[in-house]
Amino acid sequence: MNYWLLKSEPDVWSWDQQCKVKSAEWDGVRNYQAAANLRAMRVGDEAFFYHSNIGKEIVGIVRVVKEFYTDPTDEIGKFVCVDVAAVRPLKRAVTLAEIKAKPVLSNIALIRQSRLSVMPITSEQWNIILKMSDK
DNA sequence: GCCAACGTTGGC
DNA sequence: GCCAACGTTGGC
Repeated sequence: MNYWLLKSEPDVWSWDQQCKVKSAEWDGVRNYQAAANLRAMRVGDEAFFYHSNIGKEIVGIVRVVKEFYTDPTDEIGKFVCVDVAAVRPLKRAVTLAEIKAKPVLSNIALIRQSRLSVMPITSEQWNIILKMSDK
């Protein structure tokens, strides 16, 4: 199983909204690298839910419940989306500033490719961030 | 509000 | 196919 990180602007789609629904379509991705990551997701993979712009922190964990299919919001039909469901909130949100301050996380795509909205997370990075959310 | 990073578009 | 111009993302 693989780990991922999904970015969302909370005034467009927030963690609270995600929690209120059984599952949600992760649509609107219009970047090839992000789309390639969506295509690589498998049912059961888990992803951090990150609030960009407002908050700038990882707030929860979602699980992929439906693998990629053509994004219905894309008129050209080139891009894909997946469905995700909330698993649980983090005990404590982990901020971008904290992640930046950790040398072991300096390779994370969140920092290295600040504009990418769907990115892979290594199991090592996943566990470090989970541990940070526990304190 | 600004700007760096970076992706896309279009003229040549 | 190159690259300048432009648009968008997202942190600060």
